[in-house]
Amino acid sequence: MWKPISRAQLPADTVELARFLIGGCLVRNSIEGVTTGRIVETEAYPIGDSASHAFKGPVPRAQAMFLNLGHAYVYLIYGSSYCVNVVSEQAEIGAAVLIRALEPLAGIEIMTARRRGARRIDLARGPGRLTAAMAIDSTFNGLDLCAAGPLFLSEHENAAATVKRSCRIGLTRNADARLRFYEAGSAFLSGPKYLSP
DNA sequence: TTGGCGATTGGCT
DNA sequence: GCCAATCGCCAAT
Repeated sequence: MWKPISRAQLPADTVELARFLIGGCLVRNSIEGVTTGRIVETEAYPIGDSASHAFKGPVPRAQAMFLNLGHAYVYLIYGSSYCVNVVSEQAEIGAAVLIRALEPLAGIEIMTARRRGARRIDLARGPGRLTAAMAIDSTFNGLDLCAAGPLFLSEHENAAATVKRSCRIGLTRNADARLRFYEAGSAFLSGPKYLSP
């Protein structure tokens, strides 16, 4: 029913991949059932970006960023929230795209239970919220997202009509770079409204 | 060993 | 809109 995307379809460039992923689909196959979401917001962390965890080289935490295109980089932030990224360059380079928000599609009830009854609009609006809704944690770090398994990217079902860009959210270093991408008009975006006109 | 800080969230004003 | 919670990581001691 849901088919993993082939690696050859993914642009091997961080900024291009961040734009490409808008409108794509993330699929989570768990013991509780299948949950899926349409990607509506991403951020690029390209080569040489001082805000990237890969900026200082392959330190232990960021090692998964140095895997090949299409693998997962998952880390814990602020002690409580996981963030999931798609590795965006060839092996040993070190760059990724953060998935910041999903439009919930299948398995709404499962996601609602995981998110303690949050409204549908808030289920996967924000990087930590979407990992909670999809039950993604550090055990997924390094997983190939282009292969059938518990978590993968699938073919686009509804292409985004209009993709816009803004500066990224929550950063101190390199905070002015306009490396956030979002689907214009989506009701499922995170961050302050003025960043999503 | 220790202290400060983070690609955030949720609750309260 | 503001702010505390929370804990792994890393740089400095």
